[in-house]
Amino acid sequence: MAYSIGEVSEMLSISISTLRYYDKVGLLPLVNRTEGNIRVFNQTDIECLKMIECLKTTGMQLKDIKLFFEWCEEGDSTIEKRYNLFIEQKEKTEQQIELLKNALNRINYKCEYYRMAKEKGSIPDLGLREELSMKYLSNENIRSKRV
Amino acid sequence: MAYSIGEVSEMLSISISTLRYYDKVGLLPLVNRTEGNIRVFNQTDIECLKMIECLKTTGMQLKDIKLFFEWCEEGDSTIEKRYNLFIEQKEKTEQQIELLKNALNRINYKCEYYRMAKEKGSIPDLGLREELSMKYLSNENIRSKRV
DNA sequence: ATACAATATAAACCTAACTTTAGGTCAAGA
DNA sequence: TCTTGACCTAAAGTTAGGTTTATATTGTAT
Repeated sequence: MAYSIGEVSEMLSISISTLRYYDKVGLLPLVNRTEGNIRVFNQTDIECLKMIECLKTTGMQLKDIKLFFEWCEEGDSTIEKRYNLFIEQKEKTEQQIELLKNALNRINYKCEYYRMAKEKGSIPDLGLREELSMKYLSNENIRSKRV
Repeated sequence: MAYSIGEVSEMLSISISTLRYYDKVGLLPLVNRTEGNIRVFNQTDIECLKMIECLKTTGMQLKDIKLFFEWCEEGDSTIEKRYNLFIEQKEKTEQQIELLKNALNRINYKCEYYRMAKEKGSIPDLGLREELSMKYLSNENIRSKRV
């Protein structure tokens, strides 16, 4: 299958200018062109783009993604490097998920905090420190206030 | 408790210049100063910074974090806004965790792929498309290759 | 008293990852 | 043929979130 840049943009929700930018910086070295110089994307290019999206999600920089693709083209001598890259990225991603889960806990706490405040129509007057900290809802504080 | 900017930087692993930058853009409106104009951080400032770190982790921009702090100071009239903010951020964060988990799946796949390649000393010659896609390891392909 | 480490400011600089702009080319339907 | 929408490039501009630099002041140990 062959796709125009506009079709790829639609399919993967990546803007046309971003696709051209990726091509320019060398992230899509395999993209074919028509005689009239129009880009023609094939399934391999699509897979490249999906991999770029995947690695970008985990925080990898474009220059490092490019390096990985270069390693792929260098052949078997870079297998170890590629293995290490993914092991490292796996650990980073797991850490990132943990960070996000912790943040989500705090955010859930605030959701509950403000849900209660909405019900009562006011924030308990304990000052900004208490409002920002996680102390308020979690201990006997809340029970005594509820009376 | 009172802390110098250097102590806070150590405690929270935020660089001194970043702390000054946060202060400059109005994220720390409550920081006291000595007579000699030296910043003195208290527990409330620390809680602010922890909240900034939390929200930043979930991808919120500094200008929106600032807005939230301004709402806090405006009082009860902004409770609903603050509630909605956190509900929205909760959803965004949950989506982000899902994205990361999907990416982690792909990455785990590549770890296994390259672990096997390391063992054999070579990448099966199926071309870049197969190497990048998730097809290779997951189906009977691998069983037939293993024989 | 003096030296030196920590702090202060303002302003310039930096980086990644795009996006926009300007000026052109290509391709398909009427 | 003409028009129109999709495509092309190069180069400049943008944005967020800092960092660096230059210069000055503060505060503490000897």
